[in-house]
Amino acid sequence: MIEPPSGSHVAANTVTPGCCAPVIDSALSDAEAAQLAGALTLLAHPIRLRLLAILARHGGHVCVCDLEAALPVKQPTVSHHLRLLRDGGLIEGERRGQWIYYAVRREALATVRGVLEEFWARMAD
Amino acid sequence: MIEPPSGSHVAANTVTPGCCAPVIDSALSDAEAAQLAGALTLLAHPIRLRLLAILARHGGHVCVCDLEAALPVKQPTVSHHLRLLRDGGLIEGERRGQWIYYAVRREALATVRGVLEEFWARMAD
DNA sequence: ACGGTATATTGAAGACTGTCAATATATTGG
DNA sequence: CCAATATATTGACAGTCTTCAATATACCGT
Repeated sequence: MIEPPSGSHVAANTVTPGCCAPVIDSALSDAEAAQLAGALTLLAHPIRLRLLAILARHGGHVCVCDLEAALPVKQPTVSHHLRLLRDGGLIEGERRGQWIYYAVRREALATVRGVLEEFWARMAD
Repeated sequence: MIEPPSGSHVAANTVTPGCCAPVIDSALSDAEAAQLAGALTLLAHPIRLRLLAILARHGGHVCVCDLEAALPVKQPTVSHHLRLLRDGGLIEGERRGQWIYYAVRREALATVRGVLEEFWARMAD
């Protein structure tokens, strides 16, 4: 007879068949998972990905009207996503006269990338 | 006098000041952005990240009751997230008797990682 | 076949997200 | 100051996501 899995609903003193054994340490803490999920959530939108790609490619010299022209959404939507990215620390904006120029914060991107790399590494165990 | 940005709302024949010039090629196609955003959306949840981490660490020998025991959500919620991950091709399940054992599909994970790497690379231009 | 255990599915409720029109705020040139 | 342009914010609406209790389905041992 095989043992029940440790997560089994069978009462501890019950004699039953079973499937496996591991008492699972959840391998990624609550806080780590939340942090990574937050970073991924910020990236996980096509408009935001395209904003980042455009800003990265045109280092520091793109105003909102150009972004609006390059993307299939209206100006308030562009501003909305820019705000999310800025609140998340991934970009920054600088006013120059009438216009506001956005740029990627490369060190923040590198941090996100690093957290992700650590995740992949942990998956390789 | 400086030129208006290409995305400016100023009528083409209007004489105005301006900010910049780039006619923006959106740097990441609609389809590429959608694909990457989809993959990231699947990853972007703490429970799903922890499920993947647990499955990766216990290669191929974890049943749902163990997952439920290791995570702060109820069984239907675990099943729901497992379903999303399976529909996305990231994991697979095999029934063995009473239990269903899940495992990570490492080649699918590698694909996601590859798409992400390509994104980071494109950000480095 | 039956009772018990494992997992999936359904359906409902609430929270969250993305989009845009309308509006507000800031800046500039005249 | 005024008119025009750039960007942000507000508020509303629709759609999606997350969770869970209840229920359905599958398998096992007796």
